[in-house]
Amino acid sequence: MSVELELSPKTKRASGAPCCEPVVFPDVDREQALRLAEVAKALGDPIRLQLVDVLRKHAGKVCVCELVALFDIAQPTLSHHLKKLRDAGIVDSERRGVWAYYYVLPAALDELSAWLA
Amino acid sequence: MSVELELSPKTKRASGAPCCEPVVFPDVDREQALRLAEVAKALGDPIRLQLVDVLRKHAGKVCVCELVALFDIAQPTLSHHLKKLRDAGIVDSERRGVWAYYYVLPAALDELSAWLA
DNA sequence: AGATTGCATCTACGAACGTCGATGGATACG
DNA sequence: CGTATCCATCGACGTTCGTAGATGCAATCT
Repeated sequence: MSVELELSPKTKRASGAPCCEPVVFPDVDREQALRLAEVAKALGDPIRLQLVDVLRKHAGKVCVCELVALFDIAQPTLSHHLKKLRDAGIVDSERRGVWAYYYVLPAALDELSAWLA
Repeated sequence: MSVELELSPKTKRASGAPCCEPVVFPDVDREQALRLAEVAKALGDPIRLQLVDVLRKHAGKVCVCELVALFDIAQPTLSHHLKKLRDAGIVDSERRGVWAYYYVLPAALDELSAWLA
């Protein structure tokens, strides 16, 4: 009732006490935020983080059958986690006969690392 | 039928074709994985990641009323995200009168950064 | 050829998440 | 005082996530 309609929400500060500098920062690479959050989200599970850790420490490629032995979760669950990591661009896989070998794609982790640095 | 029952699942490899080196890596700091995943999970949302980005670029402390203006989400939702970041130990807050000011606690991000490096 | 093994996909379901509106407490202003 | 503002919490809703079992396919061994 009887409100000043012309004022934008931003200027409608408390009657006479500014809380801080008028503006903080306009934006923060909205596009990159989506990408970084996707990678961070993929790392946001202890098992996936350990998976990445194992794969990173093994510069080479690691067979899924070995990973299954390390974590006490069912094989389909492990496959699901690996798919999450693959979708996030953190790892990739390669089939050699019966076995699938996974390895780290450094680009995604590097981007996150650069943002954190 | 006539299967060797004494063998543990690990040693029951396919009859004569090893998939890779016998063992990958025993463990990976199980405790630290939980901590790192918690931080990564908190960063696994574009809004929270941008929030952290804004707070980091502002070495000082930022009022919530300014943050509300930057992102077009409702104020309770923003408060919810800030709580997530606080619970993960990424940020902390301080009340000054009516306003709440948020700032980054570098330790959590540093730990994640160190692991990625 | 038949059996076995390794892996991915599909389905299912309980748990957790993201968002919002409404409420309430604390502080500052008139 | 009374009122307005700022912020956190609560309740509710729909969506997504994490896990497991079942199924299916490909490749290897006997």
